[in-house]
Amino acid sequence: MDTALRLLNEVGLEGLTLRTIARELDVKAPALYWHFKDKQALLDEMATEMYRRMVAGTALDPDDTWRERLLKANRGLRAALLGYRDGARVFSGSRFTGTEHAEQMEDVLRLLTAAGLTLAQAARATSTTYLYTLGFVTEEQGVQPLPGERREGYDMDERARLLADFPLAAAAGAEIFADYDRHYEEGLALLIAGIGAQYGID
Amino acid sequence: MDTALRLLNEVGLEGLTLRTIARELDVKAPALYWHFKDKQALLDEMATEMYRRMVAGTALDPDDTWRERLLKANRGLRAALLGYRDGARVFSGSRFTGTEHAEQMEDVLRLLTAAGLTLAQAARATSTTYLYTLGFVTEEQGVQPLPGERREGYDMDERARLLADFPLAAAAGAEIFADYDRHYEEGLALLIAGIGAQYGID
DNA sequence: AGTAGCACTTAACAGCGTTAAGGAGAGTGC
DNA sequence: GCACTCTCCTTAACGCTGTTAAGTGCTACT
Repeated sequence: MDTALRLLNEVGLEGLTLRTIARELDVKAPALYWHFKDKQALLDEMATEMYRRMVAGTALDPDDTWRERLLKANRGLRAALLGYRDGARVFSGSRFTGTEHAEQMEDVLRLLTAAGLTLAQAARATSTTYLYTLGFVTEEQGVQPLPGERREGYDMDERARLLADFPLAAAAGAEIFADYDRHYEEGLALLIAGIGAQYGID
Repeated sequence: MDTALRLLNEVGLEGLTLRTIARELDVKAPALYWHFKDKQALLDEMATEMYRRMVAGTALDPDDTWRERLLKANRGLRAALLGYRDGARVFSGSRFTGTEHAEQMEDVLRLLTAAGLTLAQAARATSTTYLYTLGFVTEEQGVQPLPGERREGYDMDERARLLADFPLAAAAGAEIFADYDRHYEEGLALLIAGIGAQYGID
């Protein structure tokens, strides 16, 4: 897992072949089949390990308000996904192998229901923020594989030229394809404001 | 494009090989390279065509309120993505080839700014709802490739057994992995409520 | 009649995930 | 001390993938 995750950051999801991983481990590719049923099982395990490291790296306070908790949990998730090239795609294409993820979820749901939400509302709130975060980072990593790098084909000047006939869309694009940190926060704030308003809690 | 999109629904993104498409067209695989630079260019064109059909299939009223417009546009997007197996993954892994998509975007932005939002706010509102919808459908299609079908490995009974120690998470899961239509609407409503509240418009 | 360009074929390449068969080495039971 | 079992790996191969190179008819124009 350690080798696979390190390699993921170097070569990306597309370059992450069984032969590459095996070579890094001084082993031949079929040897991996002793440890994993197939490549998907390996990716599942990678996603689970990413999640484990995320939980370990996110400090959660039991006295968080529901707003604080949703903010922290989702920021933590985004940070974890951004820590790996194609992190969001690996994540959303895989399933967790254990039940550890349920632990944090249980905790969040307990906190949200204690704050006055019904279970259904709490589930909707966590799920919606989760899906937003995942969608956001997926797009973000499509443009910016690792913080600092930029994928080719996203030339903003050319985009501006092409969209000359659509001034609002052109200006909005400049807005959208830059400063991801701030824009993520704004979107998340919208969602949390919506939860408060719609479910009548603060 | 027509053949490729039809085939996508039959065999899924994984089964959509150049040889399959070529066979369906009574042609050999390398012939496709006369028309497309590479497979990604073909996928980009497929995504663009999906978008075109979406626009054609979504009735937009110029007198929509901003809430109606955001609802319609995102429902239309979800419906379009659900119309193709792995639609969301094709979509988020590709880039539009033309500038047609800017037209609808321009329209939405004009409507939102006319309703009292700044351009930055309008961009944030559209982008956040878009990313939510994309994230939602990506997960939805991971469980349910086409409406009616269900991917294997999502046995709710077994899930309930595994999560016996986490009653809230178990109950929330039953909530989350079913009735996608309703849950999508609820999440979208949360977001739109948040936009109204945060930006002080109705 | 000759030339240019279009749309295609055949052949091949390296690389992919995966399977089958077998082998070295440690540990256990008699 | 020998046989057996289990673990972890290797070698060889399979069918498949996207992609390139080279060549082949066909149409249209000069």
